[in-house]
Amino acid sequence: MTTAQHTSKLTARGAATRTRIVAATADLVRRHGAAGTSLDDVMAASRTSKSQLYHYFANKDDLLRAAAWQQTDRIMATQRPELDQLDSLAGLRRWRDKFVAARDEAQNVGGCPLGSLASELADGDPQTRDVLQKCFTAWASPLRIGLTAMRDQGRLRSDADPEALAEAIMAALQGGLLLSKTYRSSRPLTRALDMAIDHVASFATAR
Amino acid sequence: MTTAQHTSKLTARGAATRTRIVAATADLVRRHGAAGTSLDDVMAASRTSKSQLYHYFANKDDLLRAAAWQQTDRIMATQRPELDQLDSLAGLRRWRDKFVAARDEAQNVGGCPLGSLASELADGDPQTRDVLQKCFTAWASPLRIGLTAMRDQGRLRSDADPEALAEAIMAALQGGLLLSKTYRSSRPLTRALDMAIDHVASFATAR
DNA sequence: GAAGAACTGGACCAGCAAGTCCAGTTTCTT
DNA sequence: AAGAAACTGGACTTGCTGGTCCAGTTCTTC
Repeated sequence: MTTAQHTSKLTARGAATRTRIVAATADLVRRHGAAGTSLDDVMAASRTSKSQLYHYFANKDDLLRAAAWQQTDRIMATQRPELDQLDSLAGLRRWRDKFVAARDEAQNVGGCPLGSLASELADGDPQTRDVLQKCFTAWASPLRIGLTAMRDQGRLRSDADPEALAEAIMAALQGGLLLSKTYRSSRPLTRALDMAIDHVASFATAR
Repeated sequence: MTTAQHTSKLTARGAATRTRIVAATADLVRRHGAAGTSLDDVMAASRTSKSQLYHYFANKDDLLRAAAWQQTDRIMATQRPELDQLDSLAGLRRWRDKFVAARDEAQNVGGCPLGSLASELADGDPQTRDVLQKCFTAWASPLRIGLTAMRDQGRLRSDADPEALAEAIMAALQGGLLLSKTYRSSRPLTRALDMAIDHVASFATAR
């Protein structure tokens, strides 16, 4: 999967090594950014050698793409229970609260791992941009699904566009994270998400 | 100003050289990011030498801070007429239209120069983070001023918080730019700004 | 016009980056 | 058991990076 180009089979050991590499890369990238993560760092953190890196990945970009997928998986897993209940304003607010609390716990250091990656790599090669698009879309998906449910159940007006709303929420989220990281305070993130949820609420039906 | 540490006087030639360096740096950083811009690149683009760079700036970080200021100035100058008329919903919409049009013209390549810089550097040294905070605050200032005017003139309800609204709009802007750059389409930016302006509109008084 | 400050040119350095190569080991297949 | 394929170790290359240094030029000031 990951990148094609890899037709060889993976033995159990090989799969474990590959996993270790991706996990280490994702972790390092989250903390130091893509440019700030060298292959030597990855080798050290995953206890592997250059040849192993190049055995499983075509080059650094390829490895970074795998790390982007991994980040997305991790995000989805972390937010899992909340992500499945975004079909009400209360659910959206619970999600926001959890998110903000997590950021505060991290003292608002480091923004969104996916956002940082996108900021750094989205202007690079198209293959990577394509992966980033898919990652964002995947992350926004639960949002879209929840909002669609709300509309179909008549709790949002029929002129509400779940697709557009989900994208706007994601934008508020990303921008909020960026400002929060810059100001080292969850205030901007909170304000951005509050705005986004209020915006959804403005489509709510009377009932 | 820029960084202190520079007590020496600038001759006309010196000032010109310094200006050339900062302009070249800002330009390169806008196109390739901070990590993607080497001092050699700056030297070539500004027709200067290493010693000149280090004569005017303490190190690369110092130079990047100067570039951040320059970016902010440039942004403000570019959006000037619109930025002074953010005291009505119509004014906000004109600003949004101009902004989106500019992004489309650039084919949504490269995001916000300030946003990219923040994403890369906000986790670095505190001095740089401080500059980035000030840059964002300066940029959001016209927004805050316009919204305050609207409220004071009774066109926004008195419970509208211009400070919070301005920050939320800025977040939507940054997030919208990030997604637009990733998707190579102005659609996310448009949706994010529409949401933000609708949010302001939700505080409008009947009149 | 001369001292001193501002400015400039570019050689040089040590460290680190991505990526290559090959020789060797382990595991799968038949 | 043996050949093939998967896997591993790490030395090595090439090029670039931020940063230092110093010798020389231009400008300002008195």
